[in-house]
Amino acid sequence: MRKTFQRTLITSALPYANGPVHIGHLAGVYIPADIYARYLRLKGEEVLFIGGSDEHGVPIALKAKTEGITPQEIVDRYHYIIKKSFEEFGITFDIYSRTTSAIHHQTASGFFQKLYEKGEFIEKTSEQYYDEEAGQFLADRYITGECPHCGNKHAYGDQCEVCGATLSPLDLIHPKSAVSGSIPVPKATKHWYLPLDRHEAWLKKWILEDHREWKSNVYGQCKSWLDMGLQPRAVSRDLNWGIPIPVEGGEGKVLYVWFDAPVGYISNTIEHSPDDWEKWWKDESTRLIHFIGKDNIVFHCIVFPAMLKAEGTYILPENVPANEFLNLEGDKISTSRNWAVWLHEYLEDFPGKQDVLRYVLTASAPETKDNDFTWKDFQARNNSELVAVFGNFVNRAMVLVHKYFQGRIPERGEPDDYDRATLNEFKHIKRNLEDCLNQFRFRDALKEAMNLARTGNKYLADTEPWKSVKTDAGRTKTVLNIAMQITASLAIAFEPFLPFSSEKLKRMINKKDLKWSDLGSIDLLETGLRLNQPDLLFEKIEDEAIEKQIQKLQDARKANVLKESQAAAKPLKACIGFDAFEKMDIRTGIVLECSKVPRADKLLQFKIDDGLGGRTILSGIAGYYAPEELVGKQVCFIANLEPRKIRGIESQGMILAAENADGAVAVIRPDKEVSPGSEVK
RNA sequence: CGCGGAGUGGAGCAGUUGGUAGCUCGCCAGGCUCAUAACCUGGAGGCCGUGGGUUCGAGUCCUUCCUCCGCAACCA
Repeated sequence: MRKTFQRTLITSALPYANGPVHIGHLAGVYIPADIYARYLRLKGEEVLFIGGSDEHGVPIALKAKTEGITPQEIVDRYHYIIKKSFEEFGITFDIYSRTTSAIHHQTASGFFQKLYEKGEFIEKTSEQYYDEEAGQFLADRYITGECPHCGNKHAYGDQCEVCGATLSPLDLIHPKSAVSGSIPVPKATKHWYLPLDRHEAWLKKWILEDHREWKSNVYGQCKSWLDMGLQPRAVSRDLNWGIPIPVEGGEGKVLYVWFDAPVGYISNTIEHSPDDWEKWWKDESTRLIHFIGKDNIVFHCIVFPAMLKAEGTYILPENVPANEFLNLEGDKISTSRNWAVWLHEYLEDFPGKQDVLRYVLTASAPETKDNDFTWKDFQARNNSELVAVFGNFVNRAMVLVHKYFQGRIPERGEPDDYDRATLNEFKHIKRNLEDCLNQFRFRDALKEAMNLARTGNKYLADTEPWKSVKTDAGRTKTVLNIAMQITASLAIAFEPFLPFSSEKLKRMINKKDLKWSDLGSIDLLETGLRLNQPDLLFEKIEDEAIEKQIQKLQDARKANVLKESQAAAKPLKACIGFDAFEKMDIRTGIVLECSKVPRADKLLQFKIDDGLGGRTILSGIAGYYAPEELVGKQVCFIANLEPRKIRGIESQGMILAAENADGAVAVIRPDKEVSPGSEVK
């Protein structure tokens, strides 16, 4: 049943070039992909490992605008930083290119054209908001206005975050462009859609029946999408930064990034092997594997395969091992809040310690659920696993050989039962290691590799060559010969995970070419082979270095708070007359009851004593106040605001609260106790 | 009820088709001294988020509710 493959094409999600890469990217995508690529190469398989920067899309266009430079300058800046970081971390891409390349433009454009000619798209004309001042159509997210359901003034074009309603930009009352601040006007625009619904039947069979082995997070998400029924998705956007739509009526429009970016995998393959790229994409004996993060699952499992199938000549992915997310010290990693460990900064602070980070990120990779990276854990894993177990075993074996046999591999006599049991253990671990790697379980695979080193330590402890050297030279030779064979095997086993250390270890034992199939062999180092001087593979990381990193994060947090407190206050609204102010009836009241509104994340329902018999008010502050926190407290509210139903409950007024720049809310309360119903002027 | 993932000793994770709860780190005790105070052995520590159900038997299957994360809605 299992297909046999002749070669493997590995892709890793294209990082978005609006910032550098951080440990989350590395742990989620690039390290697993690199481990897999290295493993297959070590086994002598034909592998191509593709990467590149994703450089189009609205956020980059906007960032360029705010910085007053061209989008190209933005992506140039980050593309080279990202590329360099990957190189320094030993991510062995066969090619790392970019979506602004000429080849990619041609390829993506041609891909669109082919689907267009085959009639794989449908066209729809719709009204969309156009910003006349900025001269562009607006993405849903870049329009704000008043929510027609709850009256929230800052609803987005796609959703109101206060009442949770799903919106279309045209629903918004008083829409405003987030780009220029002007009032957008509806304008007809034509777009092309990929009718995913047409592909539903085969996708269902292909994923739900033929790929039950996919990871549960991947399978589950696909199943949910397929069960809901697929909808056509727009493949074009009204934007001036991207790949122009190459067909009639496409002026001023570009490919939507999700159509553009995955084709980048193909373009980069073409750039790498212009003559025989097709064998990687169009030959059934190629196994295609996409390494991605969990946010990208539907694109890689449903949308991109639908594109490939629609085109007609491409193979489909064999597996999509998606990882969950990595947090940092308990908080979500965030580029904008500078809550991240940036790769280029890590390398400055820990020069030469790429493997330590590779180890830690693999050992606590978010394979099945979100995980947390902490500097304490980083230190502990380095000191008590890499140094104490792996590094120490290698060092003691090397030192013993130097001490007793002048650095030459001693002759091995007949192994005894215990020797054989240890070597047997090696065969066993090798098998486990391969099973884990084949199933993309890199965390477990690494643990198995560490078990090899543990076995080595135990072997030395049990055979005690420092004792036998006084009584039985032959036995000591055999033991240290075997210990060194184990050391050589470690160099192989760790190569996919810790390539720099493996390289160093191979120099120490004077062996260049070791293949995966050699793992577990006891004839890797021939008798008499001269070893080089031992050099520590890993060194302890002291508390000061860790505290410096923690301090750095705390500083980032402080800087954020400072930035928020110094955030420019919003510009004033237009002047109003005193009569307009007088129309508002603001009162005080005492909170009698307060409860969460069921099935609404942010809403609290208040019962207020307003001195007039009481009233119910809903307020979207559940994220900042526990219901019981405000009971018995005085609040201020607008008493004559038109009542409005929210989630089926009528809200009779609005509780006044100050909103901080970071979105945090503080309820306004009278400084001294006043009687309920007092007017606020 | 929009959808998906996760909740297991102090921390991080395994737990395959239901059959005695495991691993690494940390902690405690002992051993060893070749080794980066590293290594080896033993030990303590868990009603597997919550309530209910199916079963001779549930961490595992069904179900209630709670918590965290993601998708839908640029980001691994």
